[in-house]
Amino acid sequence: MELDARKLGILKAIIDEYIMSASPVGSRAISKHEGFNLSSATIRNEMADLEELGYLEQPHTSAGRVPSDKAYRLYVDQMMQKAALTDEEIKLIREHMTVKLDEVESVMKHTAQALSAVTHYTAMVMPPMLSANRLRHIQLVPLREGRAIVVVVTTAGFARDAIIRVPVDISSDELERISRTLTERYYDCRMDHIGDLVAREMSGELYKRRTFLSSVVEAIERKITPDMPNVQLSGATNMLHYPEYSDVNKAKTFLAAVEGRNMLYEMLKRASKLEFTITIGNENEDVLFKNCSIVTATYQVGDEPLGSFGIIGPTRMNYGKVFSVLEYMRRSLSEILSSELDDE
Amino acid sequence: MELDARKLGILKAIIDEYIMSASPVGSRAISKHEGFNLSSATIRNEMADLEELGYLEQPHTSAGRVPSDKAYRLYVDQMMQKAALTDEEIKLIREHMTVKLDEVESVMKHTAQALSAVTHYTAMVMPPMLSANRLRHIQLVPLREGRAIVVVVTTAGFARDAIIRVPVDISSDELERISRTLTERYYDCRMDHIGDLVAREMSGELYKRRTFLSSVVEAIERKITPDMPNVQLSGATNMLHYPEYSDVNKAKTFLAAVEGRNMLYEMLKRASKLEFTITIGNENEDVLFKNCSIVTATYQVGDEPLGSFGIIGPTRMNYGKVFSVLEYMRRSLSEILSSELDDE
DNA sequence: GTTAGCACTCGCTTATTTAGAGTGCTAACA
DNA sequence: TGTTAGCACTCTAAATAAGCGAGTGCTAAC
Repeated sequence: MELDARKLGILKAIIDEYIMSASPVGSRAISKHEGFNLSSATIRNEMADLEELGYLEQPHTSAGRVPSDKAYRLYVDQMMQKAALTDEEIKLIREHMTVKLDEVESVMKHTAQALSAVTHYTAMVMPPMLSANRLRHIQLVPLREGRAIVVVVTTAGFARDAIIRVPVDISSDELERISRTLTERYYDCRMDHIGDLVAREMSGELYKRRTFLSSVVEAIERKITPDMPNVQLSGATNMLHYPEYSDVNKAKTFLAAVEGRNMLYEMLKRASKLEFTITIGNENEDVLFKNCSIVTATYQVGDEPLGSFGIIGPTRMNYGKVFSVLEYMRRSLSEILSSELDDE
Repeated sequence: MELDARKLGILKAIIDEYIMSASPVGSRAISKHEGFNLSSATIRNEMADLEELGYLEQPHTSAGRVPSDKAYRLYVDQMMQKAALTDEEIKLIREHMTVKLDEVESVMKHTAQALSAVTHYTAMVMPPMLSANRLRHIQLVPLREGRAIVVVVTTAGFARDAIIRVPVDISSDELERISRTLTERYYDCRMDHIGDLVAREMSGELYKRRTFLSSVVEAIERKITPDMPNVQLSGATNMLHYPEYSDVNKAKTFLAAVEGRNMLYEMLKRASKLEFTITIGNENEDVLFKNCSIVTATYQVGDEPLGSFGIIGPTRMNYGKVFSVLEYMRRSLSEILSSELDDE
């Protein structure tokens, strides 16, 4: 059986209604809905059809209908209207984002806060991945006795550093020369390939200092390049407002799942291959998120996608609004990162 | 009326029992308690006295008694027995703490995780405060065009850096000279005083570069010295296991209070003046923690207290165990920081 | 194809009952 | 004077029952 226009309309009305109210939608409510001039009996027939087709479910005989994951999928793909942000919402986001944002971590944190404040769901933001970035500059700087700092700047403008040991017989001039050689040779290499390359191509002056170099490489590989799974989370407790989590045990399970952030990090990392993703209920691999929907977006500096961020909420989520918010934040975050980093 | 030995004993028994069971303790339970050879009627009389003195409370007429904050205070001050860590507990902590801990932030995080895992309460750890540290080394290093990195090392061994703009007419030699002058002149100054001092004493070569210097100082004041209110939190959801939080609303309030970590940061900062603190129920300034107890300890490198960490739990907390755990972690954390930092 | 009508289902709320734990008080006892 | 047995009383929490009301599916008429 095909979904004709009327069935689609009814389904959309049911989903919209359920997203608002969180309680099963009855035929009467829909028949009164503006636009339809149908009696509740007719609606009931249509609803029975929709249930048979797998778009609706009935918690129990004498209750209304609840949309299935399949219905949400259809909704998101075909029927959802993006809900433009209201002035208040934009103002709210601005309030969060216009504080001094001089560190990347602070940007991530405020982004998460803005997202959760404006959507009332749980927000997560992963920090920029350096691994896909390319090298712009390496600098080795002597510090106190036997120690140096290695500073690496990437094409997206991120600087990171690590402190390493240095053999006492290396002069600061030599460090300077080594820095220059490394920078020249590996300019524009992907950060996560530098280790291999250096190991393979060591020659000339570099070869003499291979022990030292390998510790530089190790520092780059272990402390500078690694993407940190430090997902910024905000508004986890927002979920407790929703009837879906009025049971303490459900709340506990959700919060525990979210607290172990590694899983979120993995999700965001996977999601950062696509500009946007929407994953609904059972589409989530993780059992703990089978009643949740997760919407993500990526941010970037220039063309380079750097990471992603998103929203977790009940499957009964205001997809239209969430999507618009993510779209807005995606632009906003990319801009902030570009300008901030440039300015630093 | 004084608290004689018997009353003390009974009170202790009640508290111990209540900490275990979370439900009001009746006279019968205590009369059966080993050590007392008293009938429940006698205990009842004593309990009535204890209630009159403000050590016990009765949720309602036909329930047992519950210890008051005053009782816990007495318990903590005079009757509590430290509960030595079991082998399993030590093992559990070790498991958390023996992963690679090459960044301070990672140490904080794992400490929090270990604490919450072993106590089953909510753990919080504040990062080291640099402000009370003293300067050991300042180094300005040219990077790409018009940018330099300023690296600061403190006596406790922490290194931090920030990227700043540099006038194009400053040579790397001059940067080196300025670094040396600054280091010599402000060696062993408190980090949070450097700004003022530099501003006041600018002379000689420094005076010529006062605009540049003020941007260095600004970077130190804004990006390097400021103690970041990044409290590491772990096990917030542990609280949901306790009957105190079986009501979703109470859970919500608690979790929301904890999620806004600034408050925790302020508490920890205040607490870092004392080696240990225990704050019980109403002793907490914040209304949201009136049914919680908070136990904190400081960690240090050398003699310098660097920050503190602690546990939040219901007032009905296993104080003896928590105290021992904090004592253990305090040593352990201080050691790790000393050796790690030295090694970096 | 649509709709009015009707019997039926079933979860939710409210009332009522019951069981049990614990108390305070009194009177007797050592 | 301190301790204890006994007993009536209180109050909660769990169990049971009753009634309401929203919603359904089906049938028959339009």
